[in-house]
Amino acid sequence: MTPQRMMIVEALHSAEGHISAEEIYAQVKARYPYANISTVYRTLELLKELGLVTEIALGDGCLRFHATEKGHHHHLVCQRCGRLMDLPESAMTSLERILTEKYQFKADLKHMAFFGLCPDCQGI
Amino acid sequence: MTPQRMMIVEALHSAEGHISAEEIYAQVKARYPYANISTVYRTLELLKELGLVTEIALGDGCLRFHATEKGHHHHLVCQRCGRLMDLPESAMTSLERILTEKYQFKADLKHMAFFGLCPDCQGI
DNA sequence: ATTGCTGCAAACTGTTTGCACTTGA
DNA sequence: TCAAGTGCAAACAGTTTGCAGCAAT
Repeated sequence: MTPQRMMIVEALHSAEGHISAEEIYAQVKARYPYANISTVYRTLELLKELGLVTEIALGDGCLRFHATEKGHHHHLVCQRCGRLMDLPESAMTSLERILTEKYQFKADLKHMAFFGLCPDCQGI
Repeated sequence: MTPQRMMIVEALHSAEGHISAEEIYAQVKARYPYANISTVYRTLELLKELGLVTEIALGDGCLRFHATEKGHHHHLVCQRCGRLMDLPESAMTSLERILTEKYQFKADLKHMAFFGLCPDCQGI
């Protein structure tokens, strides 16, 4: 556990929501200008393997990361206004059951994003 | 409707399943060597806007495309062996209802991919 | 001494863009 | 004569890799 890694982990925890590699890099670099983005990527890779972070694509062209221990949840992404809504894990249990029972597929539904229209944008 | 566009549309239809831009390009180029990949991307962009193709990320690092009129369905992607299973639209109706009723979110569930373990890989 | 981590630069992949040229209305 | 579509090359973003130096076992 080097100082760089510590700063990366802190960035992951300080962010409410999801943070991109670039954003982590910016935060770390603000404190330690020599920091390098490849270290960020390498550390994220490591944390992923250890199961300490999950990654998700929220449709903005880059992967975003989230500390596992901050809890699982899913996302509703509004394709019109960009609003991000949270969806508790419980909303997925019925789908999970269907996949298991009817398709014998053990889905990894830790961190999903669904795209569509939020309540405010449906009328427009 | 130029010959290039025609070949791109044909490639989309000839592919069972989902085809990437590179794969379309390869097919078109085999018939017409001057073809260019930017034309492929521009045509796909156009077809997307017209609602004639949908795109999906199947986790292999590139977007894949699918002719809308070939029907909607979803995918189960095995993270271990790579197997791709199809999931009929009907499997998603319960989730769709939950999102609508409890979250007032109108999800665009045209073309989803779920990652996990296929029946064969669960025991391992 | 060896192993692992870092910084740096350079590569890579998938995708997009600017531009000049052609075509067909 | 004008708008749209193409090929080409170059740019771009996000990510990965090779390598040399450094740090801590």
